[in-house]
Amino acid sequence: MSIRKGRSVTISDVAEAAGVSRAAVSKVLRNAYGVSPGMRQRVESTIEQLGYRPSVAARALRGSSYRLGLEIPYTGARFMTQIVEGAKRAVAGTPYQIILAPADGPEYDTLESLADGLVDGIIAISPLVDQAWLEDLARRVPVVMLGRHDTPAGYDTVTGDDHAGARAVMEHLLSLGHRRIAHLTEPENVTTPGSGTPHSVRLEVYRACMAEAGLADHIRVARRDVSGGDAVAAAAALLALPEPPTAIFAGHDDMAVDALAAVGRTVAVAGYDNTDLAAHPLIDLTSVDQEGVEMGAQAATMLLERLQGRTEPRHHVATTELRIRSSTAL
Amino acid sequence: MSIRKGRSVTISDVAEAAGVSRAAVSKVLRNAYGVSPGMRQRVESTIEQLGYRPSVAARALRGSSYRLGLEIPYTGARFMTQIVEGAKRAVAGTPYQIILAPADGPEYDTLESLADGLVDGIIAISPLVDQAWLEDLARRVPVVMLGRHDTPAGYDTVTGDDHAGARAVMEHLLSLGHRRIAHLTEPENVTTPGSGTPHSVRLEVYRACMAEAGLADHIRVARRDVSGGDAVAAAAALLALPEPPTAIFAGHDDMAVDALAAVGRTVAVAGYDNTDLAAHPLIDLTSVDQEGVEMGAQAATMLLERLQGRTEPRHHVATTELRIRSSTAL
DNA sequence: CCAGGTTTGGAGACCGGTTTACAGTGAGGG
DNA sequence: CCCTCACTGTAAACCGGTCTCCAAACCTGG
Repeated sequence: MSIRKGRSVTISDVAEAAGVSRAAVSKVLRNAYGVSPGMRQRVESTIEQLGYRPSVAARALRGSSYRLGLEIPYTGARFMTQIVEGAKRAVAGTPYQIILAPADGPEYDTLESLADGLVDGIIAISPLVDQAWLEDLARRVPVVMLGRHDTPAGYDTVTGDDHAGARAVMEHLLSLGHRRIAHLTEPENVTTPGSGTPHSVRLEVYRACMAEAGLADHIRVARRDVSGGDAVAAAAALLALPEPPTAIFAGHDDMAVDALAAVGRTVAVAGYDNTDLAAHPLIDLTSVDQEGVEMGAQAATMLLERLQGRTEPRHHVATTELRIRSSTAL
Repeated sequence: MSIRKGRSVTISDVAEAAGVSRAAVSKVLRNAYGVSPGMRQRVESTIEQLGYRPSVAARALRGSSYRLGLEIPYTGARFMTQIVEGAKRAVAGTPYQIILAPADGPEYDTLESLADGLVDGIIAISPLVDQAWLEDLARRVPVVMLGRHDTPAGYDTVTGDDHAGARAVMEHLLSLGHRRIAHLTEPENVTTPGSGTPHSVRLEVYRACMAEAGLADHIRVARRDVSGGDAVAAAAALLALPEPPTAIFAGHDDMAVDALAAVGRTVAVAGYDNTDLAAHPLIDLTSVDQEGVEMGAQAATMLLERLQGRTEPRHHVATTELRIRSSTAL
């Protein structure tokens, strides 16, 4: 509607056009106290007429940017679409928006750069960063971490019940009569015992279940390639063993799908996360659902609570449910 | 390294600690002219010591935020991972970073909100927004549009050769002897003839190829559900026709995968975009590769050029190549 | 030794909002 | 009729940077 020719409309333009002060316009914008209905009316129509939109940068400098940052560990991680979906749903109807930050390198950098005044709060999946470092970060900007099994004081966490989920997979495979069950997981640094990452827990549960079943000798752990990110080769290597496994428990669906690419329907394969792909008839992957959408929504909601003043930490654990499909029915 | 207890370190803190002016620190930060080696050294070590990081908000207000915004039409669009990958690659080594903005509602809103001073440039897939509106937007912030077949003066475009790509699919299917070939595409509003959207072009080419082959009577167009976003039902409906198609040309891989879910291996299915999923042995989908990674990289590079002063528009067309797989080999 | 040019560093305006402190105004109570 | 107080709206500081002068110091050659 406006006839701007390059520069955009500022709050001063609106104030001038409406014949009021900048402060008045700001009050109207923020629904702040001390505005008469008459002025509100006048200012709002002026805003409409001029097509004014407040600058996020200027707002962020003093108040808030009304943006929540969501860190994405790697492009193409399918589990993230559930998280994003949930987060979007949770902020719908609020003035907040979700922006996504792909981690192009070390997670520290991505988180720092999000914290550099760009967003009012951060949701992140960063199992590897140091807890003390995160507590420090959380002192500057509210933080919700996904999938961390620590219980920090400074930030909130949303986690799946990895113990129950992994155990459900193992019990399912064992009940089917499998004895040579292998585990396909992330590189070493993500599964350090006791580190509290989801994959370290799933690995421990795998080991424990095998031992409990008297199958300690059959424990086989294969790992995704560090650089490429592909688990196909690792799965293929399992098949080449003298006594190849009859079932593979993959740490998440992306690796499970890679495993299917390598072993086809010759070996039972189970995944984790119940991504949309798992339900596809041609994939039809047994997988653990951990309410990804709900987790995303919870995380965003917690962030909003923090922004409204909550200071005591909250820690939410999502329940898991095993979805049995044909990939384990051989 | 620093012992901050809430507020973060500002440029004033650095200036004071180093015993220089704020302007001096700013110069060092931006590698600006007029800094002696001695001062640079002193300031840099102070920055290091204090763990100072410039506020993006403050920077954006005056200069640039060093962030490029990438609009994502809908969460889970697999083609986007290629675009993001390419864009990330293109900005690697520059001070710029990519942030992703999921379009939670109308694309106008998402684009506006990106333009609200958050980013220095915008990459977007928004086939539906008005060209004049985009030209206006581009007057305020550099814009690169993906997949638009218009030739605007104000913004750059990166497009695939949809004519060649769609024709390659049709020739392939026809050469296999298929006569009842259906087209599975997006809802009406995205395929308006002459609108220049990729899907309108693919649809037109489909129609033209069918007519050329004397198969005008066999033209069948099915459309994805507007709300749900699922193409499974639409594909299933095709199978229920009195004379069901023997081949389906889907507008993109996501719909092709949906089609496979509905029709299994009973009908030949071809897709578009050659997403990572298409190459999976269990999917093994014939698809058109249009150099998605390259497109993303081109788009980001163009944006960087704009930020360095280029004003004349550029329009890049990616070449396409048909990847034939077993989904069309029945 | 001096005029003129080149570095070097700083003062201060500025970006576009938010927020605090305060002045003016009108109504209600004693 | 005066005083108090709630209500409106404004002036101005502020957020944390960038950028445009400008002054001082430092050559350099004649």
